[in-house]
Amino acid sequence: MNIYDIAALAGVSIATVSRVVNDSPKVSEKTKAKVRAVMEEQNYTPNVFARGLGLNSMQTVGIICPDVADAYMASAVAYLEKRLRCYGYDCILYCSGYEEKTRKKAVKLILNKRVDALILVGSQYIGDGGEADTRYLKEASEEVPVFLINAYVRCDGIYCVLADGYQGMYDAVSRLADEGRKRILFLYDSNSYSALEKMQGYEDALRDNGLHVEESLKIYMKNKIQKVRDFLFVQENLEFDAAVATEDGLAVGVVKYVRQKGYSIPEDVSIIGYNNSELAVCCEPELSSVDSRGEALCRTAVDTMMTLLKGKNVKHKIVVPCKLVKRRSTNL
Amino acid sequence: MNIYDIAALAGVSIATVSRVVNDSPKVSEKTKAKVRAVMEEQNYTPNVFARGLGLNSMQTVGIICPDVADAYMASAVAYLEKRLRCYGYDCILYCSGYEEKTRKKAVKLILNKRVDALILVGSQYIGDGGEADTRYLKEASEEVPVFLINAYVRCDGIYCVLADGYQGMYDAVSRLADEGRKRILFLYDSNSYSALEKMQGYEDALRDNGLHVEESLKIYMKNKIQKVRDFLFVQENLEFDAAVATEDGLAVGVVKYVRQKGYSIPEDVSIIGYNNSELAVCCEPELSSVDSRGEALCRTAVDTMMTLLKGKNVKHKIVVPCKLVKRRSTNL
DNA sequence: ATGAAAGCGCTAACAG
DNA sequence: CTGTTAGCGCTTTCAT
Repeated sequence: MNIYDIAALAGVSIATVSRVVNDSPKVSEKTKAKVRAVMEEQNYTPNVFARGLGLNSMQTVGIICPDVADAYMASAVAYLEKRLRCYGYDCILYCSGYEEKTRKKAVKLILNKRVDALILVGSQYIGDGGEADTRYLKEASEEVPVFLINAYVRCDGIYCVLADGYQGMYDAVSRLADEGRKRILFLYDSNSYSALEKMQGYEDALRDNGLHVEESLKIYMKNKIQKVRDFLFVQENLEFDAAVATEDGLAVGVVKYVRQKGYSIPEDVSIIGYNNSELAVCCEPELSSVDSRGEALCRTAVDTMMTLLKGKNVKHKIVVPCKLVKRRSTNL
Repeated sequence: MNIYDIAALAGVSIATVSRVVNDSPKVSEKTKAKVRAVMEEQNYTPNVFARGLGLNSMQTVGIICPDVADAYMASAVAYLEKRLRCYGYDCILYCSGYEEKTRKKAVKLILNKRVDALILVGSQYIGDGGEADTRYLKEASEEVPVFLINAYVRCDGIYCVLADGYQGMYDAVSRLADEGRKRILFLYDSNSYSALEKMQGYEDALRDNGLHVEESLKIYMKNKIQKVRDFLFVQENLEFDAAVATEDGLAVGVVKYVRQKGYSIPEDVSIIGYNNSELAVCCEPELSSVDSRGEALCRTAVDTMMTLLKGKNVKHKIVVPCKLVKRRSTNL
C-alpha cells in the first residue's frame, strides 16, 4: 500500500495525497476528508525511508552514553527520550563504553544513520577537554548539531547543558566544614571534566573554610560499593571524620565501611553522596546527596535543540545549579 | 558525495560501486581496490535512507520498555543494545509507560519506523494474557517478528524469552520455609503475568511446605522503598517472620521497616528480594535476591532473532532458570 | 566482470 | 486548489 494506491482509490494525484499527509493548507477540506477516509480505511502509513530520502531526515536523534545500565545515565536517557518524543522525534541509542576508541566509533556510526542531532551524555566525551580529545566532536558538529550533557567544549556547532558540579561539591564540603569536620575524604571514579570540576569545588571549599588539601584524602576508585568498603578496610593510617563523593555508590561504600567498623553516622563520620539516586535512600542511614537536576538538564537540552532545529539561535552553554538533599548521614 | 561521484572518480559505473559497498564476490579484486581507495579518500558513506528505501530495511530494531529509568529495564536495554550492535543493528528506544493506551501507541509508532524487529521488555505488554490484551501484539507480529522478554504469548510471529519466575519464587519461599519461617510476606507491585507467576510460585511453595496461604500476607504496593516502609508502620496486626518480593525495592522497604522497629535481620525476619540489583548490596544487611539472569535472557533473545532474520526456524518459547543469590538477610 | 536502466515511495517545484 | 514530473541515492535485474 503506497501513495499511488491511495491516490488511485481516492481519485486524486499522489501530490494531493502527499499534501494531505503533510497537512498542507492548500488542499480543500473536502478532498482532505476524502483522502483521509481512504488512508484510514486502507490503514496507510507513509514509508519513512522514502520520506527520509527526500527530506534527508527521519526525525531521529542519536543518544550516546557510556552505559545505560548506570542509574544516572538511564534516568537521563529516559528524560531525553520522553522529551524528544513530545516533539515527534525518535531516538537511536548507542552505548559507547568508556574508552576513547569506542566512543569515537559510536559517534561515527551513529552519524552514518543520518540523525538530525546528537546528544552525548556525560563528560567522558571530551576527554581532558583539549584540542586532540575534542576534535572528533567538532567534526561531528559539522554534520549535525551536537549536544553535550554535563560537559563543556567551546565550539560553534556544539551546545552544552551542564549541572554546576563545582558549586554542588563546594556547597557540600562547606556544609561538612560547618559541622566542624576537619578531615574530609573525597572519593571519585573518573578524571573526566566534571569529576575534576567537583574536585576543584572540594579543594576550594576546604581552603575557604581554613582547612588544607591533603592528597591522601583524595581517593580514586571504581564506583562499586564493595570495592570502596574493602579498600578502606585495608588502609592503615587513613583517618577521616567526613566524606564526599562524586557518585552515590562511592559514598555508600564509605557508609558500609564505617558501620561495619562500628562507628556511628553522622556522629563519628558525616557523609554526602552525589546524584541523589535510589542508592541514597536505600542504604542505612540514608545518604545526604547532591542532586544534579537531571530532569531539568535533559528537558533544557531537548527544548534548546528544538528551537535550534527550527533555525533560531540558542546559547552554547547553559548551566543548571545543583542542590543538596539532606538526609540522616549528615548533621545540621 | 554520492554513489555517482564515487563512480565517476573511480571510472566505473554506480552498479560497480554498489557491489563494492556490499562486498559482492563478482567484482575483480583490482577494481574493488580502486573503488575502495576513492571511497576512503572521499570519506564516502552510503546514504542509509536510499539504502533503506531499496532494501526496505535500515538494520534497526525497536526496543520498547515501560521505563528505562528502572534499573532492571535499563540493564536489559543495555544488554540488548550491545548484543544487537555485535550484529550491526542499531536500536530505536521507546519508553512506553505502563498504561495500555501508551503501550499500544508505542508499538504502533515504532512499527511506522519500519524496524526489522521489535523487542518488548517486561510482561506488562501482554496485560492479563487474554485475546483482547494481546491482539495488538499479534497484529504487530504480522509486520515484523516480535520478541517478548519475560512474557509469554502463544502466537506464530511472537517469540518469547523468559526467566522462570515461578521456579525462582518457589525456591526462595522453600528456602525460607526450610529456615522454619511460618508467616512469609509476599510483596508485589503489579498484576502482570510474571508477577502472577511469582505469586503462584509463592503459594505452591507454601503449600508444599505445609503452610497455608493467607491473603493478608500478600501486599500490593508501588515499588518505592519508603512507601513500603511507611505502609508497614501503620499496619496494626500484621505479623510476619519473613518476606519475599517481586522487586528488590519492595524488599528493601521491608528491611528499612524491620530495622527501624528495632528487630534483627535475619534473626527475627528473613528477607529475599528479586532481580539481584544494586539495591540488594546497598541496604543493610545486604539482601539475598533472586537473580533472573537478565544478561542470558537478552543475549538469547538477540541471538534467536538473528537466526530468525536469516530465515531459519527458531523456538517460540525459551525459558531461562533463575538462581538465588544468598546474602546476610537470610539464614541457611 | 561490468554497465545501463528501471524501480523503491515520497517531496516539491512548476504548470495550470 | 490540483496534477505532472523530476529528483532523492541506492539496489538489482538484464544485457553484454
